[in-house]
Amino acid sequence: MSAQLLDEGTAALVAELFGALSDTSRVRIISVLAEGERNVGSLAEAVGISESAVSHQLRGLRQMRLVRPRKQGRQVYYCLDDEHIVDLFQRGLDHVLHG
Amino acid sequence: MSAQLLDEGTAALVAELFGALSDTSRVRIISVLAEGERNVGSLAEAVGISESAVSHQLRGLRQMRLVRPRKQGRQVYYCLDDEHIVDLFQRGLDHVLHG
DNA sequence: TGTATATCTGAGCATCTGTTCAGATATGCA
DNA sequence: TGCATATCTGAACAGATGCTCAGATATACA
Repeated sequence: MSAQLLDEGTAALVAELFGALSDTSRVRIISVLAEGERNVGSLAEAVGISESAVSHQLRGLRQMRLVRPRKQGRQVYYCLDDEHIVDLFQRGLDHVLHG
Repeated sequence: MSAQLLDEGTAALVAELFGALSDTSRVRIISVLAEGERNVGSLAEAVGISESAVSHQLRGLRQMRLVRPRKQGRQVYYCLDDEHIVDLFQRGLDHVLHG
């Protein structure tokens, strides 16, 4: 146990972290990446939104260092780059599914 | 391990859950409640926003059953009502503070 | 009863957010 | 080189979100 009133800055960082998982499209993107690497077009098709929308979302996740790009020819493959985010995602999913 | 592409509905629920922790004021409210029960006015003073703003936020958290109210006279004391949310919050905070 | 205090509520607002659209950039291949 | 494909980017727009404000409700107490 710890915590106490968080200062504005720390609270903002925590909020930003959870914000990464607070959108349906991003959650679906992350759920796919949890299985393994995927390129942008493949993500768009899986999630059912445009490649542009996926690209915009990936930029945000990239800037937070939650995903990492790997360029191969014309394609860019993304994978999850943060164990903790996977853990948070999994726990959130468990919470929704059971209990 | 598990996960795979989440369906729209499940992903929306996961997003909603994390959304509860995606705002600076709510994170600060939860950080205070993690220490124990507090009434609305006390929360407002601690977090530094109006009582009305706190009340609005608490309504959302209440509807998600993340906090629980206890009425005592004119005051309403709130406490966290979901172990998992405390766990998620704590893990998010750890992630921000170290690593 | 009447007044003060604690909380809640809905409307209005400014801001943030996610998407689309058009077009730029970069790579592969004929 | 030229063209097709994959991804990225910025502007614009619609919808969501968090706050304020005014006022409603509920309880305590003189």
